[in-house]
Amino acid sequence: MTWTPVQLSDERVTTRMPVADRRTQLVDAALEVAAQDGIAGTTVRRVAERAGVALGVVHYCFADKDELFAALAARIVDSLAGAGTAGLEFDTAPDLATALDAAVTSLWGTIEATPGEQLLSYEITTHALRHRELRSVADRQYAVSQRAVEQVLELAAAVSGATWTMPVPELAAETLAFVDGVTLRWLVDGDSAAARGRLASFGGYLATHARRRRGRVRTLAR
Amino acid sequence: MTWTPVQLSDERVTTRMPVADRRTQLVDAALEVAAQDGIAGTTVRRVAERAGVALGVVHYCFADKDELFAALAARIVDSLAGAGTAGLEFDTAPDLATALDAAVTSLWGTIEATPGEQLLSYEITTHALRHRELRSVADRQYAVSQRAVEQVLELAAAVSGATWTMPVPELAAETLAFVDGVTLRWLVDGDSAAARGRLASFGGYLATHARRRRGRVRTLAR
DNA sequence: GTCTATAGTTGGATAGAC
DNA sequence: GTCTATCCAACTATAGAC
Repeated sequence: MTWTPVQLSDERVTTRMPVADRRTQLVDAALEVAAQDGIAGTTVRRVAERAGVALGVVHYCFADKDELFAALAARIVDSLAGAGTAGLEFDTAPDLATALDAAVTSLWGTIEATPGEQLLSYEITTHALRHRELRSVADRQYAVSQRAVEQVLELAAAVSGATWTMPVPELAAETLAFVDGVTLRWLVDGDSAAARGRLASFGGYLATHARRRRGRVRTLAR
Repeated sequence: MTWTPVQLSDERVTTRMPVADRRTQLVDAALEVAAQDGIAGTTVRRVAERAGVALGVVHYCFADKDELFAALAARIVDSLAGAGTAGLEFDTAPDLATALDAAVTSLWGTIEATPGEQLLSYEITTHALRHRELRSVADRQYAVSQRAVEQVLELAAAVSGATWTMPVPELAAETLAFVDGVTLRWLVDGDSAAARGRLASFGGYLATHARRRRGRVRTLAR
């Protein structure tokens, strides 16, 4: 799918390339640099270096640094959305608590495996908040995450024969806020057990806003 | 308390000043710049400009930019602690829900009035996470906030004749996470009503981890 | 001890070569 | 249409003046 550059014996890839392919290659490189060194460390120069191209090539593909950043932000949001809906492999569960626990385990696994990306995600948000022209980036970030959490909540209820007694969007918003806060603190203190415990505890809260549905548990076809 | 510089007819303040006073003046200026333009926009130059001193003066007072940032971070944490414990003016309440509601109202008032500082706080955290030498800054940030939330929870229980049925530190950690997440989202969508509602909803969750204490409600002497 | 003038480094952008 | 060589601005840091 993605165009793979020909790595020559030397560091520099000398191949000429259509601009669209270059763009995705550069965003790939930008993502690597950003996850490792943060937004502040993501300079046009370092992205060019990482991609193995000359500095000016980046400016040929993107009007300016802001445009590169916007593309990077879009990429991150998309990959976040992918990670969110993935790992919902179950299609039945004895009760809501079990379903929520499975969802939490899956979610936390993803988070714990990608601290750099998580941190980067917060940086993208704050960066977008400081630059008016990137306002839509932060909006989209939350829109995508919100939708993902809603889907998880709906699925968890469906496979465990429960219904939510509070509007799912509001429930999802609160869940998202809690997960965000727990993740940020985990990035600081590194206490995975505590984070996991907090998420489980919040699952208990969610359960207080659900009740068992009448009739047999419905199995979802995927 | 704080030394007040003599503003001359020209922009520049030409007064000589002991280095300790200069330091606090410069941190004041740095805080203003940072709350307005963010960490990335807080350059040594802009701080010097804002303070009305020459560029080199900053480097005379602080070994390098990192030292200035560390001082700035310390200042923010301290002011956070002050804002946290302030606004706990009540010393009795009919029940826990009322006490928590008062605390939430006070807290949210502070947050809503200082969006720049809130955003800056997140930036400080992520910045500290990217620079090993600032690790203690993020730690202290959470230590102070954690303690403040614990005090609020303890006070709310005390004045309303309730006891917590879960360890207060853990309860405080979950509260802090939730508030952090709600605040960050509010910075993005600006929906104060939604944020306020979410905090109130979380108050309901907290109440499920408390029970009424035997005996009459104790009134705290301050 | 306090501040000014200046050096040196890094990074974003562009004119023009191929 | 794609890339290279170069320019210019902004920033941090320091040597030395007062």
